[in-house]
Amino acid sequence: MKSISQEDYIKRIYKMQSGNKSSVASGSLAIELGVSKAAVTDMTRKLAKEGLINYQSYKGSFLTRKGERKALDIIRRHRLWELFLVEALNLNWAEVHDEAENLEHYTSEFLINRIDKYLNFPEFDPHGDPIPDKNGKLPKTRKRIQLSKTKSGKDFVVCRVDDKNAGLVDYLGKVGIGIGVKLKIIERLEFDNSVMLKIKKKEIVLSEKIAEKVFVSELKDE
Amino acid sequence: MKSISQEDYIKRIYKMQSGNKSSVASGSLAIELGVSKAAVTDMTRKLAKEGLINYQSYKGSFLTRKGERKALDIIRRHRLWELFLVEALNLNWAEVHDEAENLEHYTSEFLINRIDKYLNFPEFDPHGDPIPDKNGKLPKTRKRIQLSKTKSGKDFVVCRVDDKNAGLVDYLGKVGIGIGVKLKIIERLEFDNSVMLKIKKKEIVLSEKIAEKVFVSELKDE
DNA sequence: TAAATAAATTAAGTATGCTTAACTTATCGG
DNA sequence: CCGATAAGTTAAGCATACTTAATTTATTTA
Repeated sequence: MKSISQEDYIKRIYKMQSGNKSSVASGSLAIELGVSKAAVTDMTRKLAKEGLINYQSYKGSFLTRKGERKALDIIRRHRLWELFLVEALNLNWAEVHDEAENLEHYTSEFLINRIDKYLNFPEFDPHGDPIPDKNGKLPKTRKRIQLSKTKSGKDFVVCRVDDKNAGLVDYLGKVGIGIGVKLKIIERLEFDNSVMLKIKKKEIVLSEKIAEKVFVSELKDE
Repeated sequence: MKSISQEDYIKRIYKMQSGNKSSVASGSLAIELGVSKAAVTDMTRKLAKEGLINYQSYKGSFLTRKGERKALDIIRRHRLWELFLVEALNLNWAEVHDEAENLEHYTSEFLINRIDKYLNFPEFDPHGDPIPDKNGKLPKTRKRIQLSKTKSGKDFVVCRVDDKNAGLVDYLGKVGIGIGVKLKIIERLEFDNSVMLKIKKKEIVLSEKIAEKVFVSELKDE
């Protein structure tokens, strides 16, 4: 019996884990999911019984390999749906998250694989978040640093945009910044910590607040 | 609070009504939905309380205007999703029904309108079933007769394919038959009641069994 | 180290949407 | 018009996924 709630728990645990690697406290899970702690106790016991998480009273939970596999599957659905809605229907990135949040639970293996194929098996979405493949494998990623912490004169590639709340991806798109775009740091302005950079001969200044949200990896010519 | 079960009941009642216009018996609803009669009694009472159906003990149910509006909305979602999956992802008609059955419940007004726009506001799906518009209005339809009951020599347009179980639409597509296609009846063969017809200079024979499933309306040159 | 406090669990209860079994209505045939 | 039968309803119960309130466990700090 498939359960949407279970999928939401699993996904949340995965995301909270991958932050600091340790086990996830029931209390913070409750807050993230917007339910009571009692509900979490209930559900974590069920998930443990199904072998999706390890859970001990008063100790918190973390995913088993089986649970992680499941989490990756849900994330795959989510990111492919997002990308598909943007590509096929021209929705904005800001509009797409909530739709995917629903659709991800009701998409057959068959359908999501067709969407994957339509998109030509993408490895990253426009936030730079990796998309697990149909076997739950994540693409390799390089070391990433915030644009606000780069050194002048070096070349970088944009590889992630942290866009939890706003429609930042849509905004950056307008100034020419997207995943895979190459850029050179000209300088960091002492005054307000903003960053001046060059993209295809064009010079752009980004505020510190935005530069913090853009992650890049160093471009070494091989 | 939105309920998927409720939506399924409403949709089913709509479809059973539109057949013979009268009220729908609890027993047959139960069979169609694959639940117990007791479950139907329960749910119909709830639907009545919400003003979606008229229901009296031992008398059956029929939709109120509010319920009908809701039914049309769900059918709209279903048919647009089907069409979209076929058009955008190249799925076959046989593959598409079950997916739409899930997705229809989890699609925002916003998204379904974008899908509608993508498809250029279609009035009929490839079965010839009408697609309600965003105000719940159905497109006008002409009188339809089965291809197996047409008279020789006359011209017709295909306007519906009854394809409850199989992938008939996909099959007919291969021989050149689809919604809106014009054809002339050459003759009905006494032998097996098959129908010989002409589509764009090409002659085709359809078995009685298939001809029964294809609905056409007479083509009068105006 | 023991008391205070924070975190988690248990207990009891709710709503939804089902089930089966027993009972009630309605209707149809003789 | 009355009894058999079919159709529908009631009653009790189950699973899921929650809630609040009371209680227990763990941790911190004085």
